[in-house]
Parts: sequence; C-alpha cells; structure tokens
Amino acid sequence: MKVYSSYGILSTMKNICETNFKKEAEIFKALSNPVRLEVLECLFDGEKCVCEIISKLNKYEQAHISKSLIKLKQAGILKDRKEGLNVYYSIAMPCIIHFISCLKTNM
Amino acid sequence: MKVYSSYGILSTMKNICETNFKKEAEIFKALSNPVRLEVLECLFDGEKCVCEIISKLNKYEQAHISKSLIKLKQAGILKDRKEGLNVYYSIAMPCIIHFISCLKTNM
DNA sequence: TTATAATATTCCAAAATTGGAATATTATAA
DNA sequence: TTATAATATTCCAATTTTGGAATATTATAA
Repeated sequence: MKVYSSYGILSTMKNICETNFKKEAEIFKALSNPVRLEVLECLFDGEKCVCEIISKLNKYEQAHISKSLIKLKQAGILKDRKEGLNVYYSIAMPCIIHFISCLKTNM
Repeated sequence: MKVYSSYGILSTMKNICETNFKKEAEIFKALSNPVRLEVLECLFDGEKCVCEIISKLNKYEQAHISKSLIKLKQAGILKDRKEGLNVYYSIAMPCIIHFISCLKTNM
C-alpha cells in the first residue's frame, strides 16, 4: 500500500490552493490603490490610449499613470494593444466592473 | 454672480470622489493578502466562531487569524457577533463571494 | 538623420505592511 | 475568588509599497 503517494497528492493540492490564494491576493493588491482604481474606472466605458487617460486624470504625473496601468496589466486586470506611438488599454476582467459598482452601493 | 460657490461645489464633489476611491482601496487592501483570503473563504458557507476558523486553518497562528478577521471587519467585509466567550464572524458583503468565484474561473 | 510625441523605466527615501512572539482582556465555570 | 478558554492587542524588525524626479525607449514625421 503506497501511503506516501496519497501524501504526495494532498501536499500537491495544498500547494495549488496556496498559490491560488497568492494569485488572487496579487489581483487585489493591484486594486488596492486609489489612483489605480481611478485609472481603472477611466476604462469602464471602453478602451482608451494612455494619452487620453493622462489628459482625463491630469492631476497625476504621466509616470504615475503609466506605472498604474502596467501594474493593473501585470495582474491580468487590463490588456493592451499597440498602434504606432500609442498604447491602448482596456479591461480584461469584466466582472470587476460589476463588483466595483456593487461596492459603491454598499459604501 | 457667485462663481466661487460653483467652485465650492466642484471641489466638494472632487473630494467626495477622492475619498470614495480611498475607501474602495481600503476594501481591496484588506483582500490583498493570501491568509486573509483563506480566512474569508472559510466563511463562504456561513457564520463561524473564531475557534472554528482557527481549527480549520490550523497552519496559522491564532494571533494571525484574529488580526486577519479584524482587518476584514474594519474594511466592512465581515461583521461579528459575540456570544459568551465566542465571537462569530460572517460575510457582510455577499457580492464578494461572486467576484472571487469569477476570479477563480479567470485565473 | 534628427526632432518630437507617446510611453516606459530606473532610482530612491519615506511610509506602510507583514507576521512572529509575548502579553492582555474578557467571560464563564469551578 | 481563581483558573481557564477564547479572543484581541502590543511590540517590532524585516519586507514591501509609494510616488516624485529624472531618464530611457520607441515610432513616426519632417
């Protein structure tokens, strides 16, 4: 009877769960900043190029907005598309829109 | 013509928006940690007392779990109820359950 | 080619978060 | 009262995050 193989399966399952919690936490971490949330909300009505976002949120530095977009993209929340000099960002996880509007009604 | 009063309204609106983004960020910050997410998920099937959560997640320190629950409560994600020596926690924001299950399918 | 517009990256000091260890609080039972 | 079980709090060094300032990259137009 190979008991150790069962142990192997259990510890593999445990590792998968733990890395899943870590991945989820990364998504929430990307959302845990007011500027990044404002940048994200800027994209609720569809794809925009970085320059458009910068001019809408003119109170923040260009570098700050660029870094915010990249962090949201790395977490899988946004996707991007290059076209000449411009980079267009859009939402890759539509369920975030519903969740944030739910939060707003619960606040 | 009282232009300044319009400015007043605009700046008030801006402040409300900014504090809302901060509040939202606080909620996401509370969710941005693997242990807190695991504690939260422990409550998906309903209210539990702290001791129950501790014995389910026995790999973490009691103090760690207690701090996790308090942080989630302060963000408005959990609520609690005392009964004798026990404290029962439950989810105060049901839409989080749907969102997390959506995340899991998108990962 | 060179200038320029759009975007990304690096550097970094200040601020915030992390989780372990020890200790405190509180309610109940003996 | 006192012991104990359940939960919360404090302390703290290590790690991570923050955002401003300067600089780099890249694609296009002149």
